[in-house]
Amino acid sequence: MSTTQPAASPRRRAAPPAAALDLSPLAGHVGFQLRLAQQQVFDAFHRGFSATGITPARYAVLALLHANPDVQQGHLAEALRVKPPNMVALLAEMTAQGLVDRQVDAANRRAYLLRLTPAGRALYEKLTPEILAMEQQVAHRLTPAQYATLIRLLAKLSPA
Amino acid sequence: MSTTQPAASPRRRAAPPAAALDLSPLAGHVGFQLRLAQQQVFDAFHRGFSATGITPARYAVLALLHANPDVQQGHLAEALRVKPPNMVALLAEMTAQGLVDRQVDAANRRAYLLRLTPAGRALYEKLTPEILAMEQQVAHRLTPAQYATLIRLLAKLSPA
DNA sequence: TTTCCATCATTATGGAGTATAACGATTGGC
DNA sequence: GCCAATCGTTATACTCCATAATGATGGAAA
Repeated sequence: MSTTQPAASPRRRAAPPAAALDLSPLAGHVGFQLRLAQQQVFDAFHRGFSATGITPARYAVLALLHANPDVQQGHLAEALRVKPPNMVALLAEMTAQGLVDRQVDAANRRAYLLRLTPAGRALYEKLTPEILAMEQQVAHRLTPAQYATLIRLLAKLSPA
Repeated sequence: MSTTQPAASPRRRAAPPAAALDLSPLAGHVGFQLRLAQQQVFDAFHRGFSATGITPARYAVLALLHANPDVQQGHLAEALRVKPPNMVALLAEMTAQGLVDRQVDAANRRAYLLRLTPAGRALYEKLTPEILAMEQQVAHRLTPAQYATLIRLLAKLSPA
């Protein structure tokens, strides 16, 4: 006995195994699993794209404006489940970045119609494959079929 | 001859159909679906339990302390993916509520060992079936088998 | 036409969750 | 005894999400 262990670095005790605690009471709660999963995706997003100045919320704006040009600001906010005051700040940043163009709706001068600038469209088309690849990296333990199932089941939790 | 319509409230035009916009570019992104799903569960939690002073994070503490009595504060924080400074605030509230008991670890007087008080244990046992019922209400569009599949796939997104 | 209310966006503000840096107290190897 | 690592704490800041109040515009009714 008494074999001297490798002692990777001197003057430091062995890292305690930390005796992983029992997580089973939370394992069956969808709320807890959702929080952990979203933290994973969110962290990966920021690790990969913070240099571009793009956040998940801003990418969602790019995606919806790409598919829905000339949409009203309030309708976009409703679709993304963002309150109007927060949409104001989001769009102020994106117009300052030159990604989004706002113009008064001639038929209703209270409203703004939104569309992507050419720079916004180019950024969306450049980012989309990278973001999809990042998400599949986070889900690397799922088969493509399992990934599709996950997306489909998650969609059933949100209102139609 | 021009039958007067019900006109639920006078002086108000019909609610505009709002022309739902195309969400398909985001439908395949797991990050977006996770955000919407978590918002659903989080909102339901607060609607149902805000009166009890219990938040999702506090319930998670109750659950882990119930299954892991006398765990170190730092180990609990690590298991819940909460940073130590935030765990301090969380436990300060719960000890003030009389739900958690903290005592110095005699074998390591820097550390605190945590356990539920009888009131904490009683609250955990009372809340658990109510919270599980609330989560299944949020997931009412999923069969039990689909719900189990969702939990299992979500768990695969988080590190083991 | 004038009046009144609804709509749309904005400003101001606050709460909750999460992050880092710095600090005091304690521990244990040298 | 010295010194670095550990454990918890304080101070602080940033992001996300929410409500209330305001200004501008639109539209229907008096």
